[in-house]
Amino acid sequence: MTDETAVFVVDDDELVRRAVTRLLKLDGYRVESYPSPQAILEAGTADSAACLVLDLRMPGLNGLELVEELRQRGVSTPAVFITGHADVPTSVQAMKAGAVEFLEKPFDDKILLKAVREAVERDRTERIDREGLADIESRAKALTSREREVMNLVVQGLLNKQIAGQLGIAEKTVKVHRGRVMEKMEAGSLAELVRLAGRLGIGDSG
Amino acid sequence: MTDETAVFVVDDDELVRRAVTRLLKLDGYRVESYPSPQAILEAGTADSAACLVLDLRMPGLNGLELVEELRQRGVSTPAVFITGHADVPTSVQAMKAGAVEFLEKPFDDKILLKAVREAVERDRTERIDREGLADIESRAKALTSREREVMNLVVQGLLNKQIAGQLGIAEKTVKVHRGRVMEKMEAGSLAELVRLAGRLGIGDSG
DNA sequence: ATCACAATTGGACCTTGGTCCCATTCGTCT
DNA sequence: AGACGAATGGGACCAAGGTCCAATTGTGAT
Repeated sequence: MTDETAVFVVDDDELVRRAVTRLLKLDGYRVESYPSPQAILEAGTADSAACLVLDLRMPGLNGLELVEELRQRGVSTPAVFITGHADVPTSVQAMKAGAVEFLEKPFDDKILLKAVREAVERDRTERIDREGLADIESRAKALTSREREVMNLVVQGLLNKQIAGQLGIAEKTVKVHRGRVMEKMEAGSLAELVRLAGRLGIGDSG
Repeated sequence: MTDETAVFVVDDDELVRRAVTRLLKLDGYRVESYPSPQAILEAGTADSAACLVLDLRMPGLNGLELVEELRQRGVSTPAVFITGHADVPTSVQAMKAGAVEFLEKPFDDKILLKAVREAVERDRTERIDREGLADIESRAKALTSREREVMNLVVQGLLNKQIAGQLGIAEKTVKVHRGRVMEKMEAGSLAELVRLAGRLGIGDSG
């Protein structure tokens, strides 16, 4: 399972990088290590990582800021922090920001591995989720504005007749739009369309 | 808004209890304070709280264990921890367990208030969510097993005809069950039924 | 044994949804 | 000008959903 899973390590301490790299490779991960936040940002491949292992205290950006910067760039990979000089407020802040684990050096190998496994699993789930959503969104993009309008009303449970009244058009026309919505959204049934729309945030209000 | 919102404070240090109580009352909360985990557990009113403010280190159960015990009893109120003797692993553990905030003594009044407000808001949201779900579940409880079966297939997008085939009964019978499902679930449309079922964890697999 | 409820179905009928073919009217893009 | 997508619908039809009245059968509870 952990076959080609990539873990990116960022730490300015070469000894730590080597130790962590070796440990993770033994567990079957593909590891890339960077000596600084700048290095990984320049590489620009962070979104291929399934997990980040970050030193908190680094020159330039600290680990938290690096995660924030990656988020800005659309990379939302789960992170595990390791640090030698931690205090409570910092650890709390990191956990609030969504860190999977926050470890103090020296850390127990087993605990790091467990944290990485959890982060990788979280990444896998989120990735599947995002891909599914992106897929649905790309289909929705193909809808004309009128079709979108009709879809919204359909998934709110209105009858074609009511939709027609609300839009000031003939019921016949609603049927045409509705048919195209089903086709473009690749929905095999109204139930499926409702779920698709739900993931787009449509219809679950009120 | 913070009118009759209840905050429960548990701390074995009377001075802290008094200070926190006074601070929160000034902000408009109804405050109940307890000198020990046992005291609040015996009172058995914890689920009326919108927020917990807990000392981490207390005789008997510590704050984390108290939260866990309350969870076991079905009380899932958001908690804010305050403590004088914190270490990083403990704070991380608390945050992982879902703590809203983890503060070290002496704490800044403004920060505590902010944390309490956030916890109260989280409680409000979760409460609304739970109530909505409980409502739906109570309706679903009124379904006969056959009706439940039919509902599952309906929200999966199957036609009455297909449902009939799968259950080995007449399409006519499916219609009857289906009608009763709509009635008992108080669904005004198929779209609504799909959403109700979705909240019950039905149909959104695959 | 009797009652209430669940499950089942028939028949009749009406409403909705969905699809085909075809046609018109606007804008936009080439 | 001509092509094209989008929006709009008429007519015809068929499939699917929904409802009313009525009836049978089985099962558990009183």
